[in-house]
Amino acid sequence: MAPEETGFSAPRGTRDLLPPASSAWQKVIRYAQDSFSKAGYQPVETPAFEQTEVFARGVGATSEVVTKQMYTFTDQGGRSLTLRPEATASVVRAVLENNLHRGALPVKLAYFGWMYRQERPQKGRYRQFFQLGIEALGASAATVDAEVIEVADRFYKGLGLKTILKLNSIGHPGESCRGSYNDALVAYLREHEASLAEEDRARIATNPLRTFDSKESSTIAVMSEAPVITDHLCSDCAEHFVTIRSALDAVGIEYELDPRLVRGLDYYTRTAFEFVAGDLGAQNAVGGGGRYDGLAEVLGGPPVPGIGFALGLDRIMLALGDIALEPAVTAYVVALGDEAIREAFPLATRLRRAGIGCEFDLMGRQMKGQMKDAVRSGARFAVIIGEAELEAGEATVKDLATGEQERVALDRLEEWLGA
RNA sequence: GCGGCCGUAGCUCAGCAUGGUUAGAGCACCUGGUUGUGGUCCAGGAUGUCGCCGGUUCGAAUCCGGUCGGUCGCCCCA
Repeated sequence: MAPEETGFSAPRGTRDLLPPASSAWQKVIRYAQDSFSKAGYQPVETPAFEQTEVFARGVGATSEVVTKQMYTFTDQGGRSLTLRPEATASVVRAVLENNLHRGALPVKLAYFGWMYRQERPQKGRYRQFFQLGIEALGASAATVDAEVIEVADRFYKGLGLKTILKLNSIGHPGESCRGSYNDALVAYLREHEASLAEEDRARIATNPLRTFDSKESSTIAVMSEAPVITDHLCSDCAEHFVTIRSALDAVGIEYELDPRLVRGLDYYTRTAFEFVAGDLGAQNAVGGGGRYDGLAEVLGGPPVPGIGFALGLDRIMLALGDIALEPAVTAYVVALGDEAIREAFPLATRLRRAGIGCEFDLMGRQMKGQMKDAVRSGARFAVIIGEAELEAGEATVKDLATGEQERVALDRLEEWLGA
């Protein structure tokens, strides 16, 4: 930590994004917008905060996110508001509020924004973090599930990220499906209760599916023989799952079936998936999603099926490492002598107005310093103007990559540099 | 929320076990060598409240306590 002269520092779990990392972020975000829109997912912006109830119900009142991690405050009107800990509940609320589900279906939206959770900060885990994702509402066809996974898969592949796709179906809540599985799982866990780790025994009653996530070796041993959800799916859910898999097979997207991939809350249905990358330690999940056919009703709306995908940009950037950036400017005006120095700003402006990125010295440097600054700027060309050049109505244009230079008429600079 | 490790220049770090004159290195930055040519080289220069607060001591970057922050694991998740 640098000693701050002001005594202020960014709050815990937040940070400043500075050049060049900030440019790398923007590049990836633009790429995401582009690759999402290629499948017809259009941007939606929802507020950074919502009525607390939106998340309490939309994320799950018993979830750790809601019970421990939300930034909740009371505004001057006495309303309880919460900084969004994720986007799906907000997007579904916005769709219902604006009646998008009564228009053309499916509603396909993409979001990009900061989310807030009060967790213990760690590498790749911040209290303000940037998430982007897509949501498709109003369609229950398995093809939509495949499409959402395809969008995510294409995003990762386009970035050159090696990921593993883990896929599961958790059926739908109901006796013919997840209900019977739950009964079978609980029965199995009771039978092996003595072999389970202490903390996992409590989960039998509260959230049996979560025992699959346990890191305790004794529990893991027990769970390897446990019944799996995919053996208990009803025929509709089973068929839905098969259809997704054949759709993914048809486009060559590889996946690993992972019966332990679960979602605890009732409105999560059928498809659950996760993308995992290596070398990120404990924070190795780089994105995930699933179907939430029950969410719209939980938020007080009519039944509207939905599926989405979200990823955390912080972890993506970690996994990517340094990425190559295009130089911001093409040209750098090097000015020598009072008259030329006065001309530098007008000339740079002229080039910028012509669409040519351009910088010039703002620190009163001598020529050597200006040349160094030209290199620093990333410009390909130094446009040198001195007494001799101005007298001739020309500039000396030096290619900083090759060292070659030539005289170019001032009024032809745009043409020369633009080519 | 729990446990381990760490916190010295803009960056990466040495110094700390055995406290002691002006706290160091590399990179980056600035100036000069080259009265108008960068990326190499040479010479020189600027920059630190040694995270913060308190304690022990004649004396603390160094020992002790607290605190803030980071990091790794757990939890949870993206």
